[in-house]
Amino acid sequence: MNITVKQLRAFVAVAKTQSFTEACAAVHLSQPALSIAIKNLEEEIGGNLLVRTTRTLSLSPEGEAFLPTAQRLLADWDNALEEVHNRFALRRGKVAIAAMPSFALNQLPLAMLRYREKYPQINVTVHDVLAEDVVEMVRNGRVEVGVSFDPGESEDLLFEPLFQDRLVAVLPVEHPLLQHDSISWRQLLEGDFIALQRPSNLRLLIEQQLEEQGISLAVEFETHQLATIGRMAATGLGVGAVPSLCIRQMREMGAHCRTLVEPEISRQVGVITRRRYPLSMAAQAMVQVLRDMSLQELIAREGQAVGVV
Amino acid sequence: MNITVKQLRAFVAVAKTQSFTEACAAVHLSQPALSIAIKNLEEEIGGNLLVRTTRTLSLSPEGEAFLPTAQRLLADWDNALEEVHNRFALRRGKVAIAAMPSFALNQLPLAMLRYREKYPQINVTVHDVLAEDVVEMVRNGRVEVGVSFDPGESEDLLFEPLFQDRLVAVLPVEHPLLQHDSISWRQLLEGDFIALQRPSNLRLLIEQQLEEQGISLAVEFETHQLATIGRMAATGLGVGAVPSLCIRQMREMGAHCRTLVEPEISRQVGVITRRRYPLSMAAQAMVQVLRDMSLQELIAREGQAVGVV
DNA sequence: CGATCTTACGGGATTCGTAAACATA
DNA sequence: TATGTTTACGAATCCCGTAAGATCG
Repeated sequence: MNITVKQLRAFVAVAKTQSFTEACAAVHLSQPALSIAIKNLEEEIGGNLLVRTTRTLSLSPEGEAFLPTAQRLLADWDNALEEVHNRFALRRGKVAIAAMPSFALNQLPLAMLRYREKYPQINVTVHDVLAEDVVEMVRNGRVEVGVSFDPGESEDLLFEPLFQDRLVAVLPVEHPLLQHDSISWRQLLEGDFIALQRPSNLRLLIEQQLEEQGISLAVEFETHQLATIGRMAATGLGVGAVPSLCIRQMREMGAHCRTLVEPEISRQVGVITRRRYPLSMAAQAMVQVLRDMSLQELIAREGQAVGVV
Repeated sequence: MNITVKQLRAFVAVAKTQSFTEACAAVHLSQPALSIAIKNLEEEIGGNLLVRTTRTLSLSPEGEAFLPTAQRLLADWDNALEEVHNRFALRRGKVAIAAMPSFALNQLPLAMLRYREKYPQINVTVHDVLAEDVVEMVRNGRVEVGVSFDPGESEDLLFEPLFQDRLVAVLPVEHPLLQHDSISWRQLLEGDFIALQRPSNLRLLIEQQLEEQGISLAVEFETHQLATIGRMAATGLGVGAVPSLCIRQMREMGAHCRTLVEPEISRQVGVITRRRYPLSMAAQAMVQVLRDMSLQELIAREGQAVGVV
């Protein structure tokens, strides 16, 4: 039994108009073609759905019973196909993204805005989690897209760099070092240093890089949030070092930033996706929006605006 | 957007087997044909549902989202078409029939039995109503089939005779007239006559026919049910006249019947259907069962068995 | 006789299968 | 290299539209 959608459409059209001739227009068919379509449908179904003389046309009891079913089938059919079509046309769908806190807080909102403007019908879920958790969420499929540090070569992950995130110095207002455009770590560490707590990825990075330069890190305060570093620095408790992503945030809290060198510590931040799992169109569009934002320049500009070169 | 059922079946088959090659069997297609079917589907839908290299095959996120929908569409499709197909094959469906009480009580049960044996899956609704109401129920479409007296020429009804229903005399056991094989109305009316009440169609028929013969009808008792006539006659209250349909019923109540002549009063009993409204297959089958029962002979035999020739 | 559905038939598009090319593990 | 998918192409099928035929009111 091989019935086609066209045949069903033909039947419904004829049933609704009560006329072959009128139904022709609805199905874009000549009347003989329509006649044959109905005939074939009836043959495959095993009986007459329509009772027709040359002058009258009516539904058989079976046709009467089948009409609502046929209409439902066609409606379902069209809805389902439009749904999947819309998904491809980015007029519908959903995407989940995970981003590390510094990015989620500072750059992501703008990205979300751009995305929403472009694809208003797509539902976006944002997960603001620690950098390591971003990687994990991508790996196990909880999100399609992650923004975090380069997780390194991996069998099941892809990394596409978006920008280089340097560490910058955070200083209280009127701190003498603010007179310089750039500050060395040695200079910075003359003040009381406010660091992230130990399990932090960033903290480990700093310690490692400084050690290579033979600089020892004396930590005065420890916190587990970058925002706290800003707050503490702003109140004059000491100095710190944060990702350049956070420059604006620091400024808003009343702490100022400066370029930090000797050594220049930086990490690649980029998009993490699963290898061998194709991205949904919605996710691809999300990645494209992130690319198009030219984050490297954006962050540089933000830095310059507050005195970081 | 013109997507075919075949294409959807192809997609589901490939998605389930995770292989073009294996899916070929399921859709009875060569592998290149299947490949093209999928390709066309994807083109019309506007994106890739399957992500394929020569060695691996997986669903795109959109394909993943669409697969359950596609499966549901196909299941609905097949169910609906099998349903209507079954209806034509008399493996499903329903039919409503109305019959006048004398027929409903006496012959219809056997007809129903035959019908059920032949078409066990078809749901039958029986309406046991007055002869005139049978006609009305057919006319307004409440039932497809009616069994009643000939309603006469009618614009919107068809009548197909099943048998001739004669009036027979009903007498108490040991009534002297029982010695005769047939009784005339004049003889019968020498006893106290038990008649149906006035609005009855049958009562009118009797009065009219007797009047033509110059016989006046003196009624001693009136009732509105044929069964009551039998009961009253059985208890010796008087004599009556009932349709031959009821012979067996009368006998069961203890009254005996005899052929009634001078005049011989009879009416055609048959199947009433709506003109210009095709019968459902289930209803056609019902009419056929009624025809096949050879009711004329059946009733004659029943009559002979209890002494009515 | 006129309106409407059905049948007949030729042309065109679609779709199929075989065979060859292509791509990945 | 071997397996599995896609492309190429000739052939068959299916489907459509025009024209003629049939039927009912």
